[in-house]
Amino acid sequence: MPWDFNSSIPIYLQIESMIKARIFSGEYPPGSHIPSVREIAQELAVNPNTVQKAFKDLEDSKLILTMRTSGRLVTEDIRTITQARQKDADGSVKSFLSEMGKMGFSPEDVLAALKAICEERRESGGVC
Amino acid sequence: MPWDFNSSIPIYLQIESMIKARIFSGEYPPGSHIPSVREIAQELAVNPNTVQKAFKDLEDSKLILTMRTSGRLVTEDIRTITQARQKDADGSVKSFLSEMGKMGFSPEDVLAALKAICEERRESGGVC
DNA sequence: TCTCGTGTACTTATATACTGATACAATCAT
DNA sequence: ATGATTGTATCAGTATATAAGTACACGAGA
Repeated sequence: MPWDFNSSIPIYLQIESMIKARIFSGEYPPGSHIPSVREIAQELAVNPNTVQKAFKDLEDSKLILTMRTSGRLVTEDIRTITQARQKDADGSVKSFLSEMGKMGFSPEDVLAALKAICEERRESGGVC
Repeated sequence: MPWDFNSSIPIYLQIESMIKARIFSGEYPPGSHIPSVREIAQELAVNPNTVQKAFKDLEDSKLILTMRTSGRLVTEDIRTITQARQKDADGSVKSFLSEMGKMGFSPEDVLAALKAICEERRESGGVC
């Protein structure tokens, strides 16, 4: 599968995002096998170590399990997945609100702006 | 004035944020003088070049004017300030929505979550 | 047992971001 | 004029992040 490599962002971070998105979306279901580092490395024309680095955080957050010699599995604990997703979301929201606050936008401003954008996108058929 | 230096973020970016916040907040009013690079550099115990780098983007966006030998001024054009602030806000909103989208959150989810957080913070007396 | 595929550790190369030291240029005010 | 103050340009050093090359360790399965 092709992947939009943004040269301004480290490859390993983009891979991490890709894997995480696939887990959250269910493309890699709980308990399923994840392709080996070498497989992914070849698919993306990248060094295995770079792929491995992408897995580091995912392991720390228990999203995936490493079986030393038989590859990696997505955790079977759905709660772990849900919580990780929620934690990421909370982080995004928090830093977003912080940024907006620094620019002097009130909570109401932010809410209103978001509503407007969502309306606008909905009209043009977007997902917001 | 003390400044919270976060060692994980380049100093010049933090200075840029500081200046911008002061402009947006009116602490540096339109048309007013901005302290010289050397003044700021001494105040923060930093090299003048580092301060100058902080001004680069602000100049590009016309927020400040450079008078080659008599220092820098905040633009008198309030519209420029307003628009810059709006542009920053739009950027934050856009990337925020993009991130949330990657995690599979619908527009409604985002709005609901924000509302909840705002309510919560308001109850505890925060600014959201 | 032996081979193959798995993750991992170690090392190195490279780029580039960050910061600073120093010297230069321009102009305002005295 | 002339000196002080402004921004700027150039160069260098340093640290860090990124990515890859290579070799090792372990265990499942034929």
